[in-house]
Amino acid sequence: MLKISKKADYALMALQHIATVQFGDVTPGRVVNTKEIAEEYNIPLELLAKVLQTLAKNALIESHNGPKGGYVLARRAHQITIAQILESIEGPLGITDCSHEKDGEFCMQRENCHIRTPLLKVQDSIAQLLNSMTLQDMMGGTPLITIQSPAAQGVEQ
Amino acid sequence: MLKISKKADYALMALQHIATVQFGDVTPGRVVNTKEIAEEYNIPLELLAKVLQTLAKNALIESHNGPKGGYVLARRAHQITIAQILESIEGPLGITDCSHEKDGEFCMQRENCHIRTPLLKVQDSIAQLLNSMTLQDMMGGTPLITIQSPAAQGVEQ
DNA sequence: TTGATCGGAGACCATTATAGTCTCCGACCT
DNA sequence: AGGTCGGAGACTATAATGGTCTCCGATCAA
Repeated sequence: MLKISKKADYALMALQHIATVQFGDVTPGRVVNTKEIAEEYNIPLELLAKVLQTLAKNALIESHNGPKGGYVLARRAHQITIAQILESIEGPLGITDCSHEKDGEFCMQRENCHIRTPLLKVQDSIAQLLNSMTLQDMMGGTPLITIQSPAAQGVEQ
Repeated sequence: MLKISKKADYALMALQHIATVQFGDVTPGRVVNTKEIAEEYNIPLELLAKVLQTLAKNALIESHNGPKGGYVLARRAHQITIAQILESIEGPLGITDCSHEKDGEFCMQRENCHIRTPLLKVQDSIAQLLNSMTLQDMMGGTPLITIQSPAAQGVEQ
C-alpha cells in the first residue's frame, strides 16, 4: 500500500543522478542526457524521456536541445524537495479522494464521515516529511531524518 | 499521489463506527451489522461486506452469524492501529516495488540504485506514523499527533 | 548548410488494479 | 422451519499504470 509509481521512482533516480553529476567532484556542471540515465539504471528510454519532460515542465530541471544537449538541475539540490519531485509526476499529495474536493463537491460518505479530519492530519504529517527531505539528502550517504512523534512512545506493535 | 483505496477508506469508517457504538455511551457492547454501516455512510453493501470479512480474517473484528449477528471489535480501540487496518486491506506498506523483495529478487534498477535506502527511511517514517495512531484517535474530537522532524525547520516550501 | 543528435509532444496499447455486482452457501436465532 | 445474518467465489466495467511508436523542432558541428 501507499506505493509510489515507477515513473516517480524513475524521476527520483534521474534527479539523484543529475544532481550527483552536477555537484559532484568529477565533472561538475556537465549536462546529462536521457540516454545516459536510461542505460545507467536500466530504465526504458522513452518512458524516462517523458518523465524528464514533465520534470522540466515543472521547472525542477532545465532542458537543453540539440547535440550535447540534456538536462541540468534548475536549482541547487537542497532546494528541491522529495515532495516537489513526487508531486510533479503524480500530482498533489492526497491520502483520500476528498483531499482536494472543490467547493460543492462531496463524496457519497461526506455527510456522516468521521475519518476525514484525522486522515487529513495523517496527510499533513506525510507532507511535512516529504517536504523536509531534499535531493541533497539522497546524495552520498548522509544520515536521514527520523520522525519523532509524541504519540509514538508506548505504542506496542 | 499516495492515495489509499476506497476499500481501505470504508474499513476505517466501518471500524470507527463499530468502535463508537461499542465503546460509546449509548448502546455499549452492541453488535453492528453490515447493512447498518452501509446505510449510514452510503457504502455499497456488498463491497463493504467483503471489506468487513477481510477485517475479520485479519482478526481486527469478530463476526457473529445468524439473526442479530454482526461484528464486534476484537480488541480495544487503542490497541488497533491505523497501520494494521490499512495493511489488512491493502497489504503491507511499501513505498517502492523493492520494499518487499525476497532474496534473489531484484528490480532492473537495483544494481545502480541510489534511492532505495533513503526511500526505505521515508517508508519507515510513514510506518511509524501509522503505527502511532489508533482507532481511538479517530473517535471523538481528540487532537491528533503532529510530526516533529529535525530537518523540518528552515525548509522553505 | 546539412545532417546527426538531442528534447517535445502526442497517439497508442497491453496489463493490472480498482470498484462494484451477482449468486449461492452455511450458520444461527426464534 | 424460515428469515436474518456472515462467508466465499465468480464475474464485470472502468481507470490507472507502464510502456511503445512516430513525428516534429531545436541546435550544434563538420
